[in-house]
Amino acid sequence: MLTGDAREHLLQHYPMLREMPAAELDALLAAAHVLDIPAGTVIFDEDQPCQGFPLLLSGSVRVSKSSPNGRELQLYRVGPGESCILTSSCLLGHSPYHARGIAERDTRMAVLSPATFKALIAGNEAFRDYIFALFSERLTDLMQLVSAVAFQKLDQRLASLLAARTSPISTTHQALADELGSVREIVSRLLKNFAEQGWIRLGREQIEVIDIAALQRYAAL
Amino acid sequence: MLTGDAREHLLQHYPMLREMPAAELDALLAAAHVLDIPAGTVIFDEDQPCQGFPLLLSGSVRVSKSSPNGRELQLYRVGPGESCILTSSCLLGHSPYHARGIAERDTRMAVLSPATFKALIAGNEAFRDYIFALFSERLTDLMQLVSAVAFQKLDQRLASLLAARTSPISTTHQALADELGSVREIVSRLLKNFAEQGWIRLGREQIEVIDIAALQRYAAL
DNA sequence: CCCGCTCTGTGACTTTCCTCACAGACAGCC
DNA sequence: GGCTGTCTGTGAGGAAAGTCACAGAGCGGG
Repeated sequence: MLTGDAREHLLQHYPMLREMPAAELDALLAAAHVLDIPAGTVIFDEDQPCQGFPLLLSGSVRVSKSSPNGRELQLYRVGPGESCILTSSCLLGHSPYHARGIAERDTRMAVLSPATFKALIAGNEAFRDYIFALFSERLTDLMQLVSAVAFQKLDQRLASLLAARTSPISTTHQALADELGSVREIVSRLLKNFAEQGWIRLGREQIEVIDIAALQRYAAL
Repeated sequence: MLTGDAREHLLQHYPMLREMPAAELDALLAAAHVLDIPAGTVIFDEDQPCQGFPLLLSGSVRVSKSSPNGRELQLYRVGPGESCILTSSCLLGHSPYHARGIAERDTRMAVLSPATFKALIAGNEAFRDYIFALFSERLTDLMQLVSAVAFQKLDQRLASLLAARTSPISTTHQALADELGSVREIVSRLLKNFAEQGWIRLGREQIEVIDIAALQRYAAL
């Protein structure tokens, strides 16, 4: 059951729901429930079936693949206003998960039953378009990712990652490595190179971007 | 306008269309048109907008990314009965293509206007489910691909590729390299290794798989 | 039958990335 | 202040993959 704040957040992040008849919206809200998930929780993992459609209200979720030898690679991130499309994929494609989802920060989501979700998709054109657009975006992201992993050097990918964040980036080298699918040592070395070029300044759990343009130029090489 | 053979093929590969009222189906068929595409044709390319939804009737399409230095990597293949989901993605996500599509063999497809497609999605539950399932499958495939490219050695990927085809595989080493995102020399060397292990036998434009089990075992290592 | 084309085999070398191993740096906490 | 745990820097060594260069093999067309 969704009420008060949660209800407001939902309508704010998923404005297309406002277009529904009030009675239907109420029914939907009554059927949904809210989950509060502390940072670091593993929300789902490989080969698990899934049971509902999450609509993110706040926080963010990291979706990643991990290799047998302990390396990890981030596939994408899900923010508020973005239903985790992978879950939709599981339910619609009738297959279990093929990746892991971890709450990066404290996260709140509304969970719809498969039936409710299907009804929404069928009856609400705006919502349906929205979901399709999300699917489409993820597909595009993944294609870009495949191409980056296959064809780009690690330093270029790192550069573009750094350039894409807001400047005092506070993270560990290990976390960056996990995002890129590499290992800590390499990331450390590459960062040192960038620092020697004068593109960034390094500190403990902190990276300050000094010359974004140079990073972008190098990434696009 | 779709008639005769093409109509039969369409209904055969997309059986969910049979469930529509006859009048609607006729309207749909009248609005659609058929494209015959000779093998080797580039059907779409990066950064091109797209105008219609193709439903494959026969043949097959290779969807791939290519790198600035001329290497290539196959993302997936589309067969009869599989609308090219990337195109849907383009139209639904309102973005241009991000990959290249080439007809592997002579290919025939029915093309629907965006409006017709949207109407189908809205009005036909079975068709909608089908499209979602396709999206879902592609998403899963791509996630697997990312993980393979990032974490698996090339010889393992090659082994699983060989194991997945029916035995007298007729192709060139270059084509295999393009599928894997690598280069010809490497593929040649790896194939030679496999041949020395007694897993395959090599001939000009021909690879005979002798020990599938061994290949699969090696791929799964 | 020979010419020219594509396809294949192969050696030598380079680059990129990973692995292992450890040492120093910094923060927080008793 | 000393201890502990996490984070970072770095060197040595190796494996995988890509690059370059070229030779031979097979096939089809004139």
